[in-house]
Amino acid sequence: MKVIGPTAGGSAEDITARLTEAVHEHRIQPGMKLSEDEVGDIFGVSRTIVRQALREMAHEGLVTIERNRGAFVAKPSVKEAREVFEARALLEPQTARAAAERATKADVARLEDHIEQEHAAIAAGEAGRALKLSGVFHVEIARVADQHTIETFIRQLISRSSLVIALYWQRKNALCESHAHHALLDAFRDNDPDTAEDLMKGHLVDLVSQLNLRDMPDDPRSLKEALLG
Amino acid sequence: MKVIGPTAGGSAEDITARLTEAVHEHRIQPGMKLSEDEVGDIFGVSRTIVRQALREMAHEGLVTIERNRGAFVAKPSVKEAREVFEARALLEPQTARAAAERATKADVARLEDHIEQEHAAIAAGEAGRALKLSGVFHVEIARVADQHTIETFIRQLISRSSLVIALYWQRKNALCESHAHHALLDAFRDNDPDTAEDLMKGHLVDLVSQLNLRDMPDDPRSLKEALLG
DNA sequence: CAGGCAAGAATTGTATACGATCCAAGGCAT
DNA sequence: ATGCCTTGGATCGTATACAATTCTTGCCTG
Repeated sequence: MKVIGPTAGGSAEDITARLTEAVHEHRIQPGMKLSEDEVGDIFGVSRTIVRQALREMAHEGLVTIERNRGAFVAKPSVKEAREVFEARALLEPQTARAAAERATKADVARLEDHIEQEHAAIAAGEAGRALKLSGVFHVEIARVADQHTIETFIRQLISRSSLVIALYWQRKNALCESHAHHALLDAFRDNDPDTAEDLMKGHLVDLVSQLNLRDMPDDPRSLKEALLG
Repeated sequence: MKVIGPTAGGSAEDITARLTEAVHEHRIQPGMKLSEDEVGDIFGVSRTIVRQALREMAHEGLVTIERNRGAFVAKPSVKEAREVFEARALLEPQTARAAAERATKADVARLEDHIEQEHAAIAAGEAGRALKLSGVFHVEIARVADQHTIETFIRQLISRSSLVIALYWQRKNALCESHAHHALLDAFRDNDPDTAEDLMKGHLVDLVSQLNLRDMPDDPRSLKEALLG
């Protein structure tokens, strides 16, 4: 095995994590091809490992594998996008409620720190990193709620939300700084389940309202536009 | 590749499907080892394929992979069991509601046929098959609701419920014949969302109430009991 | 010059070989 | 006799080799 890659070594889970993080941070975009050889060379691992990672990501809906054609970063359709947020609407408010019931001071401190990092990223202009942290915040809530199964689902939905945002977000300029996370944090600190549930419900509605889910961005159109526009 | 296996050939997805079905029908039990060579020989495929299938099942929570030790059918803890049904409680009632809103005659007919098969299996004494069909019924509801993302989650939860039932079901003798599915079907036929939602909620409560989630069946304990009891 | 076709390159799918790890049985010392 | 160590077998983890498929590109024909 070559060790000359920029960052050598790693198990399939490592590769999955690093690719997933890249998707979360919008460093690799929907539709991009993930060649096995290329990814393998970059991370200094063999195709065996890469294939495991890609299959796992396919199972999470982050990657689409076409037989004999390869793996591509998934491009959720409008329907899929809606479904993702409908699923989140079913899971997350109740989870926030449970989290508010159980949140300890340590939990609140951890979430506080998280929001801190999020702000720092925004201040530093690292939009991708901020977006990723913003997503992880939702996963952390499920952790506070001590619901591992649901946490897994939410993690998956957050990942796919990242793709949806990459495709359908309306004004990329607008800093996604709603203080919704702050408000949620307060509800957790006060152990106020009702408020937490309501806030989360509203937060999700806000998110969806900032998406443009009317028409889907086709590839040929973007190519034409890129050459003619 | 040898073609002498009892049933030769098949992709990773095929193997996953067949192993999953075996779990659903309680033909293979929690804790059982799934040796790569053995499974490969049985289905007439190479270890490469089997490993793909096992990893996929691990990702769904049906199988636990211990490094350098192999794959075992998962044995959900009491906490996991609770979490599975809590997740179902979040997802399924709303999904049943949506299904009741959208159900067409064709949908109803399909579900009717399904229940028919379920009854036939019970009548034939094929408890495992009946149990599997009973689970698939819930997945079908998500399909009627046209919620593919949620359907995936429910499919996963149903699978794990199968393991939970194998471990924690109280009276194995009692035929699991509640006419809950019949009642649900009626609600779908009448396009009655409120009733469908309530019925599903109640159905899930009933299911949980038939589980014994107080103490977990440890291996050593059951061994002691087996020798001393 | 356009369109179809064919050969070659590149990429993926699968099987197998090899190394590493774990488990069990047997031998030796205490 | 018991406990520890060693040795052998079996199983898993990874890399690589080969086969199958797809895509590209250049050529030929109309």
